[in-house]
Amino acid sequence: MNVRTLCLGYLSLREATGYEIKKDFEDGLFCHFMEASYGSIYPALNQLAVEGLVTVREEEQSGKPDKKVYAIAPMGLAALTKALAVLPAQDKYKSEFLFIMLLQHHITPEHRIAAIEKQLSDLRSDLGNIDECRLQSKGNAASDLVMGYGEAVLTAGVIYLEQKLADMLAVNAKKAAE
Amino acid sequence: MNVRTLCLGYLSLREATGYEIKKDFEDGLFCHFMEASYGSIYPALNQLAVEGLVTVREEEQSGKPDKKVYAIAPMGLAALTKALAVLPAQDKYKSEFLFIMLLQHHITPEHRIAAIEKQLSDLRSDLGNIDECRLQSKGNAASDLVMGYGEAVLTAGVIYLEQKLADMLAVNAKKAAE
DNA sequence: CCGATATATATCGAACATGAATATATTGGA
DNA sequence: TCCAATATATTCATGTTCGATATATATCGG
Repeated sequence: MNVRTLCLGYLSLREATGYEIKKDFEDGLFCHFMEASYGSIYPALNQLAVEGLVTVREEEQSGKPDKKVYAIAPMGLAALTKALAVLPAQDKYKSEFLFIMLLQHHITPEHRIAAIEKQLSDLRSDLGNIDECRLQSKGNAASDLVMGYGEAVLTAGVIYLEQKLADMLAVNAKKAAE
Repeated sequence: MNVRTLCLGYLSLREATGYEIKKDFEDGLFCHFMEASYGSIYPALNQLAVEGLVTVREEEQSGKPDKKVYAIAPMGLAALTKALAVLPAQDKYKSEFLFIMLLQHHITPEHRIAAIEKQLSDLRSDLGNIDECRLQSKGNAASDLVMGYGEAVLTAGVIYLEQKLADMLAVNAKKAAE
């Protein structure tokens, strides 16, 4: 699944600028399971426009740079439908956090704690984003499933780490008391 | 965190060939949270060798291609330690499955079910890999944390999807009965 | 009220990563 | 017997990220 398809998928929900698409990959409905950089989104949108899968409308704005609003075209919808009609590839998950934890004998105990706290805060921030989406969404089955899945796995991570952190701090306290 | 650092980290645990590193990113301890392709691993190892962060030993094998066994060098250990002494960047998670589910109105109900089953089977396969690692590992705190975290989040995903799937099938059965 | 920072928008290019093809030799299964 | 899989390394086109660049307003702290 490439960025072109991501953009098509996004635009099938609402029309948007490249900037808005990127923002929603950071904060919105997509935040916990998709990412793409400006450097891939803008060229993808340009290409899609050239190929006639999306339409562009340039809007002048006072006080802000002009913007290009993209909307999906019928050919784009067809291409999207085709792209979705495959079994999903396996999820890709890369965690620098788990990498550091696996090699934790190379770092200080304080750093270990700090890394766990950072991870917890990242997980909670994603959970917060999902919560906000919940409030704004009109509760359709599709977004409910996606948000529910995100909540389930993120919450499991939070609970696991809170427990581990408590254990570590208890051990530290005991050592300090001796 | 780039592939060079990943390789250094792996080699700090055991010496290995590029092929073995890739395999372990697929099946082993790292399987549920790291990936890298041959096209990035081999060049990274070459570069690390040139820079003196790892050593290479070429071994002839009967019946198999020769192999190059890489081992971490003191300079490599220092570089690794430095690379680990930062707060971890946020996890990167990309899920084609959730993308398809979010746009599920473009696909058939059968495809929806098939996609969920595929996802469940992928999650269970990762859980199986972790289980095997558990059996083989000598139970140190670091790998326990990493495997425990993986189990927690993967299991949460499985439970959530099993429930959703059951709900869907129940609804279908009801419709069929009418 | 001034300066720094944030927001909103788009582009570019170097560096990095993926995925698939290529090469080769053995073993195991149909 | 022949095909597939395993074990190993390389290459390269294509795709992606990350940071820099550009620009104009709004906002916030001092």
